[in-house]
Amino acid sequence: MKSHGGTIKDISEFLSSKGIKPSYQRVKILERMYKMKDHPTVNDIYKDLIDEIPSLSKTTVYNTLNIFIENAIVKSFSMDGNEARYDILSNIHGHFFCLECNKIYDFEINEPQIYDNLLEGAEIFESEISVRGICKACKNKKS
Amino acid sequence: MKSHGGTIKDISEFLSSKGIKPSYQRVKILERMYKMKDHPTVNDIYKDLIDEIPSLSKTTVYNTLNIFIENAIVKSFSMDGNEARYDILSNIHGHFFCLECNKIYDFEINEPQIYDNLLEGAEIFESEISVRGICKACKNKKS
DNA sequence: TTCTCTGCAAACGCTTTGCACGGAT
DNA sequence: ATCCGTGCAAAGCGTTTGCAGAGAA
Repeated sequence: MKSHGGTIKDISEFLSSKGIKPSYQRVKILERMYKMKDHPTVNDIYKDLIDEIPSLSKTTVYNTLNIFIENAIVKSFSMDGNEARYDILSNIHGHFFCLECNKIYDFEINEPQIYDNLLEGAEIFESEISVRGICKACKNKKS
Repeated sequence: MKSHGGTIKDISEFLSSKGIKPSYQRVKILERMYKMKDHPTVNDIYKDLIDEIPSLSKTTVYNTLNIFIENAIVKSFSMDGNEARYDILSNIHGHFFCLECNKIYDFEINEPQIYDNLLEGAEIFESEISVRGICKACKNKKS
């Protein structure tokens, strides 16, 4: 996020600027997403916040994430057709899923214009590039 | 598919060569996938075959597709986190989903080595590139 | 008060599992 | 007789919906 520093106050103002009322739950969920730059599932977020917000329900996590998606703050994707994962909208990058350690790595795409030739005339709203395999670290460990 | 012509006999032999018993259901499901090169859901396949195979159950469609996936004949992907879609494994291509007409178009990726710089040292098993937007035809219609 | 957010419980839709029947070898 | 594919019914699981109570303005 370029427009704020990541404090509670910053995030609250950021949400307000988007027309989203900065409730405690919403701020905490977004704060968590900025802090840990993983690609959490709803359950990940729920587990990370339930100690701090004992009354939290998964419904609220779902609702909040859907609001964030509608307002182009986060995007959702799926690595395996299973649960959805959520990612802060930022520069174009792909997701690499390591089948060995189950981690998801971001990788940069240095040619954002890769689609230009392929889909000329079309209007592109969003894209998702995901790759599955074995990451460098795991590969070295095995050999 | 390079190795056969698409007749029932061809498909049966193809399945046998993979160690998969070419039952009527399996052959018909695979035949349908080669004939219509769309990106069907389980339900699409079921509806297309239920007249010809009145006893067909969705469970069998699921089972069969999973066998095909295990044997690297088809792959599954998801356009919207909803139902899974299935695609015959072929050359690398991306999927473009038009939000206007809801069609899915394939597009070629003329740089299969696009990942080389990005993920060097990693071993890539499979990848999926999906793009959402408005296709050329729909865009022209609107303007 | 009024409006919106929250969160429980239930519904929903896709997919998998358990299991028994039936066909093939 | 044995093995395996099929398909019904039920379970499973992630997600959404209905709704009532709580909280903010």
